[in-house]
Amino acid sequence: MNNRHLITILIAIILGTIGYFVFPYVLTNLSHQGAIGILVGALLSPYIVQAICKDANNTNQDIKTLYVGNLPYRANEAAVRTLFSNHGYVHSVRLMKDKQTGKRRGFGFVEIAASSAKSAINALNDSEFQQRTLKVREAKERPEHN
DNA sequence: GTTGAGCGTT
Repeated sequence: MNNRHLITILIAIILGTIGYFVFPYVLTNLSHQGAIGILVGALLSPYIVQAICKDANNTNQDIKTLYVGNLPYRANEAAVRTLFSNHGYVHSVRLMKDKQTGKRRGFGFVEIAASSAKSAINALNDSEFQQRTLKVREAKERPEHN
């Protein structure tokens, strides 16, 4: 995260520097060309950084997926999210349901910050949740859908 | 409206 901000600032400076020299040649009737170049660079840099970091973030997320089993059928996603939020930042919660009936199947997957994944497992595995004993483990590696 | 070991869908 901090690296991302640093990269953003760096690219803003680079784009600003380029704009400082380029804009006077493109727009000769403006008074503060350099400042405009810096401004444009600063405004565009976050989007450029986002595009650059997209691959890195998708392939190397500091997020781990947990398998949660033995869930009560009545439990909804919000309740599970709140439960896991007590032990780390929850990125997403998916409660699996039957394709045909749409009813919950009693298990799901929680994407949580990798730093707090182990502590969440230790705290929530075999713990009571709505009169049921949860099973929390690391999710099995899912074959990638390239 | 029911059930109870398990590892998945945009």
